[in-house]
Amino acid sequence: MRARGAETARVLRGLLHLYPVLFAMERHSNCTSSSSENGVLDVKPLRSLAPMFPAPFGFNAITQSTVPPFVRVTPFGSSPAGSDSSYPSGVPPAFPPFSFHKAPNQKPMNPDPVSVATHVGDAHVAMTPGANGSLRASPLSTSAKTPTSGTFWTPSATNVSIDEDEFPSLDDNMPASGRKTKRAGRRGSNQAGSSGTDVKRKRPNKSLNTELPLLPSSSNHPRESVEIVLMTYDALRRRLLQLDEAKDVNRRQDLKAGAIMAGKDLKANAGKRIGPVPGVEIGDIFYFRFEMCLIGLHAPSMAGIDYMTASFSDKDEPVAICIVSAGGYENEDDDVDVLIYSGQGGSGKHDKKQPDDQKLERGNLALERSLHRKNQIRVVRSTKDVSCPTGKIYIYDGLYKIDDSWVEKGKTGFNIFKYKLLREPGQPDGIAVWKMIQKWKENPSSRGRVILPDISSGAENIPVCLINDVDDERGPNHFVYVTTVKYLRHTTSMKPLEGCMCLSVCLPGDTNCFCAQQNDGDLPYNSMGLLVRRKPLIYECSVSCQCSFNCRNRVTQKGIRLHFEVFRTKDRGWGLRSWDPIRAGTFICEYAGEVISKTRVEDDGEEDEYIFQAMYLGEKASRWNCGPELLEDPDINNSNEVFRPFPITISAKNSGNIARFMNHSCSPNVFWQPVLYDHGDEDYPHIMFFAIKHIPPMTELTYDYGLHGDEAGQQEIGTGFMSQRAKKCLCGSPNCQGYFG
DNA sequence: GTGTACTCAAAATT
DNA sequence: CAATTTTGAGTACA
Repeated sequence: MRARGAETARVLRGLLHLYPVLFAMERHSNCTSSSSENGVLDVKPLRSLAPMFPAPFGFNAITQSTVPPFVRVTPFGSSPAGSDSSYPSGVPPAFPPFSFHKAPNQKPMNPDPVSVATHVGDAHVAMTPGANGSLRASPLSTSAKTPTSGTFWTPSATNVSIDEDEFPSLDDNMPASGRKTKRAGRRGSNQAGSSGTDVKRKRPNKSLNTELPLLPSSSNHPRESVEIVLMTYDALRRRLLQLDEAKDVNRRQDLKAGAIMAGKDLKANAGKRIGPVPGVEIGDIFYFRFEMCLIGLHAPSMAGIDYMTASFSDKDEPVAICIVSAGGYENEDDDVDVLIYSGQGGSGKHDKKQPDDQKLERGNLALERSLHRKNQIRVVRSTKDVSCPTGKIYIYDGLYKIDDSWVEKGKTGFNIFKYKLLREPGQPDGIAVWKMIQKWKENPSSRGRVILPDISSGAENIPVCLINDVDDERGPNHFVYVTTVKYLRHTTSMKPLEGCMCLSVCLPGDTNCFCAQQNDGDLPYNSMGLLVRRKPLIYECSVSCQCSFNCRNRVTQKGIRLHFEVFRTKDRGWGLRSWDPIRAGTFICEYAGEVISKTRVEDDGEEDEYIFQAMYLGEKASRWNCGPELLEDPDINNSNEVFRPFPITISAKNSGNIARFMNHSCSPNVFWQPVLYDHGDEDYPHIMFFAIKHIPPMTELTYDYGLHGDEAGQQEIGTGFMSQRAKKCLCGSPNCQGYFG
């Protein structure tokens, strides 16, 4: 329609050219099998449960005979479509082995026939004719026409949609005329894009931004797409907050960032679907409702019930697809497998405060229909954010089905609909992890298999326990626990930092603050102490400053703030994880140890597995700042920083802290950032780690050691010095590079 | 296509 | 501090 065809074709060609991987969809799943070593019971798949085989476009096995095959393509994966990942995050099995009755961490392995059969079976039963009527998801709105399963994120390209006419609704049984399409078949979804003629974009593209380095460079894995969207969103939101703080206004950066993202079609999993969302795993956490909108988990920006019209064999009906239980109503959610959820409405209209009976409409009606259709419903639960008592954390808790519903009188005396939801069996723990940790915190002795309650022996602000619930290792080799790096010279003899003259605390927007000036004019952390943008070097306030220790420009110098544990991994020695949820941008820890000279590295480098060199940042970290680019903020674009390596080399072999236990991953959740606070030698900064993304509790913390994918590095494998250190990577992430340094 | 009512937000304010 | 007000975005639906 319209004369947009040519432009669309051009855009698509451009995108094809730029991002060929986006259009290569063939993938096979690595099913995750749980070993039952030691005869452990409870075989269960890891975090991603459903997706056992690829169904890239969310074809729903639509078999309506009057419709030409492959014509009706909906993005709604009511089939077990979804991610094909075993470790979508690439982060080693986030499934925590703290429960001793369960199988410990797993590597991707051959499919476990049992769990595959079970899950496919489950999904099938729900969706197949015969059981409860066949379930065909159908679009509610035009925006749902995206013929993808969300395998990509959607930088415009995946919003390629087929012309409306080619999607007769199920009701108008057969299109009037001329509605046969050229669709070749399943793999044709994106070929349709390349043909250009029968394709149009869903909505005018406000800005293509193809020049932005935002796209996943080496992966078309849905997990990657979701992560990129979330990382970009949060970077943008943090930057907007920083700008607002400097102007002393504060208004909903979450919505502003979300509007910008949505306006540029930077979303994943466009369109609604029943069941799992590709790239979203049980246990994933969110700090804003908008995050869940952008990745296709829960579309409404405020409402708690997400629903869509689905087609059953007899008729179309609204069914609920996702609910958020966040304390707004009288729910019961103490049980990890049962949720009593209240319907919506009745709490008083916008203008009138008067409560009222709830009505069987909207979300309530959809929930009621879901009770009868027995479709899976995603559930998001919430908890209070410990680090920010005014805030909430949303936890994706997996799939449930409605078991019962009734009406009862609420506290105000008016009728409320109640729905009893039961968690589908066989899923990894979601909220259960949180409840478990809560118990540990109340009663530390309930955390079993503790080897040492605090490996820092009191050196850290918070104890760091040592845990092994995998094998019989009693702990790492001896080392001295230190909390910071030890330089070759004492810091007092190093070049000093110049301080600021701010009284009390440094304030954003104060152009006179010398420390802000050093950091390109902004305070590097926001009021919550989160890093706003990665920088070549951060200057924190120091002893030379007039400001107090409470100044917000003192973050990393105060030491760790999270409850960590060093734990035994299944196949990678010791690892590090946290009992606390970690928000993107949070300071994790320093790389402590001794600064050593290059010559010493070469002398005995091969024996030292605890060396840190500031030579390689990692791809994720390089993209961490990309959100603000969307603002087209000239300030930022000019500062287009190139990564600069530092000559510093730190060994944590003999002395170190928790950082020495952080393993490598090609899909890391942590990156390093140079910081100065106690001296001014720019070649020898402190190496501080920050969270790349929101990290659920008990998820292993990893960073990218480098070498992989690096051409120089590759060449060095098997030859020079580096060859001694290059190791086969066991990170298990879908875009694993095979080796790391 | 347009307008509007509705909503388990999130911050600011009282 | 808790309760309340304010400003909201996306969606369904008229």
